[in-house]
Amino acid sequence: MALSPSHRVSSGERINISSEPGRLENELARRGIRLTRQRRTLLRIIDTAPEHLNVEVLLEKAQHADPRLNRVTVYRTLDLLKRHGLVDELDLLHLRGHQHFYETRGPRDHIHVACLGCGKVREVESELFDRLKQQIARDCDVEITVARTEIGGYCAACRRKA
Amino acid sequence: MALSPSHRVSSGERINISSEPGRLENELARRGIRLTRQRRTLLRIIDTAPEHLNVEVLLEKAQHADPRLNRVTVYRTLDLLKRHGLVDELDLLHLRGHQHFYETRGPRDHIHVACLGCGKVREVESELFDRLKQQIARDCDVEITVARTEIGGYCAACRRKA
DNA sequence: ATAGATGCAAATATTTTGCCGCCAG
DNA sequence: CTGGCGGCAAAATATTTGCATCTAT
Repeated sequence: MALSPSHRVSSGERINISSEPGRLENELARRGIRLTRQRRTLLRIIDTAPEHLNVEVLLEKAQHADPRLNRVTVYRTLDLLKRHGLVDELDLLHLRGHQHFYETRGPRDHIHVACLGCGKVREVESELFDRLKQQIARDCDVEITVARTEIGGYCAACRRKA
Repeated sequence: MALSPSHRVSSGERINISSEPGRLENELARRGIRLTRQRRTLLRIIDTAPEHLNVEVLLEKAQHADPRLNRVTVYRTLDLLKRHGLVDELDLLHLRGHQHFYETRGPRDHIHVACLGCGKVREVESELFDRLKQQIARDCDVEITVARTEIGGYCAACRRKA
């Protein structure tokens, strides 16, 4: 019952577990949602992102492929994905400003553990977390659709520096 | 090991557990931080708030007591309290827009359970949550300073309506 | 006396909206 | 063809900064 250290480690080294590339595109197609050139571009980037994306970075990457792609389209596409439960919106404890970060929603929730010193974000899965959600669903009589745990602290390296 | 349903239930009916009124003021005084008229006003409001406060509401309440008190002072004071670990900043899953909510940090972390239908927020403490934090601290070798769990779903009443 | 806080205005950052022409299906 | 979508500009919302003045200690 130990933590299963996730396949993903973040801030520059996230390995996206849930991505057969094209997963998001398939999901939307399956729901009969129109796939435009811009959406394909954004979906591909989100699906294969090696790190947590914010709007700024997502826009930059998208404009590499398609310079006319507008920031508003980024917001509208993220909103679409959120409404369909295909991406999660995180703030990662506001490590840098008040921007949000986005990641594809995988088959299993995970916890974000952020170092407030160096900004590294680790993702971990935990059986305890699953049990906690079950307990809350039962005791609060709530049908859970989203569960987010963000933990901040200082990693070993940053503790030594301080 | 059941959930201990918290003393606080939110959105209009939060009972603040950690408030001997004056707690925040004492904390700042103890740290040799200058107490201005404006700060006293804000601290009193935060310390005795029956619900989660956002900047807008906090400003309104403060201006009742002191009409010149500026919005910027609200931001600066909240920032001060955050830096000293005396309040927590929540987004409550962005129930209403992207604003943040603030609450005094009590002796024990709690989980926010929000109904995405009616917006009610319950606060619950859980031994499982405490264990989860310990597990992560150990397995990730991180010294935890802040831990936030926000859970969204639909309460029994809202499920019946749907 | 003086370091640090506030108020005010303006700048910045972030997100949303209106409208019109365009394109996927 | 046509309803939904994207681009552009502008608005709305949220937060931060510069600076002169004031105040807690």
